[in-house]
Amino acid sequence: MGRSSCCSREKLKKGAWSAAEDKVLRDYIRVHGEGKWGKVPKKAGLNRCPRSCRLRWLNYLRPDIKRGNISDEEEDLIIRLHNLLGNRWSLIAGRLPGRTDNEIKNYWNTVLKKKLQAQPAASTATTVMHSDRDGDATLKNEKEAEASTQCSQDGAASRHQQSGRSVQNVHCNRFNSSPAAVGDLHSDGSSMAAEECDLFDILKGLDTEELCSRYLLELDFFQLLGSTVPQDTRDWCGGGGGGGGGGGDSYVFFDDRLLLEGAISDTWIGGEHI
DNA sequence: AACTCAAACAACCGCCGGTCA
DNA sequence: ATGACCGGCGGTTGTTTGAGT
Repeated sequence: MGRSSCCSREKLKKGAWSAAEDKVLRDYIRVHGEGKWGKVPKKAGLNRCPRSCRLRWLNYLRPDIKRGNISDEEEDLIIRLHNLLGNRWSLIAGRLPGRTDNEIKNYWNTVLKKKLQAQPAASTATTVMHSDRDGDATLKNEKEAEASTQCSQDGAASRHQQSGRSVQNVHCNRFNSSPAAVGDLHSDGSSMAAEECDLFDILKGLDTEELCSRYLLELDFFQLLGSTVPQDTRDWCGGGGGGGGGGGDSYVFFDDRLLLEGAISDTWIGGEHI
């Protein structure tokens, strides 16, 4: 824990990679394959720390990486996945072939966050939900943005609390910019229904086993929700607490209806789970 | 042409969980 | 059982680039 940076520790080179370094690393991995990053710098003859090599490869040199111009479809998907998963960039990136978590994270922080904040409808919807909780009905956009930032920071902090990290993430997204953002994708005012469809589409495409096991079951999702979720729903989700997917056509039942339903929301958001 | 400023991107940092000696 | 190491994740920072004046 708290180890110092390997680069500074060993006086290794930091900063931008040169074309020559890239070539060395690319050649080395072509021959030896990925992994064993600890040995890569030495064996390849690079004056870089292993983590730097790994990052460079994963975010830049990998042959399957698609660079630049994020399409509208990709952007749309990022927004919806972010709404669903929160700042789980690696997972979001997993749904976007050729995109890295770093790229998506950057894109979100520099482009999408501002876009979503700039949309008044999003702010309104979000503010309403916020004010219900905070008792501050005059929440302004700026404040909300701040809260959103704070929230993601909290989400990060919660990562370090062994339990409930994903709860925090999901919670944050539900009550900040993202839900309204999804709504904005369907400007006909029936964002809820549209959102349900969108989320469902996404969920159908997701690796539900991974999603279940990594987020829902890991959280003991249904324990969190308590007895408010009917047994057939639990079954539909592939066992709900039964230990790790495996159910062939099962869908993850992670629907806004669940979360917005009063009793469940209370259970979900209630202090004991956060 | 020179300067400023914001956006975009690359890279680093701190931390965690898993693995292995 | 334990401590060191490794791989991975998400947040943040630093640098580069491009538009505007």
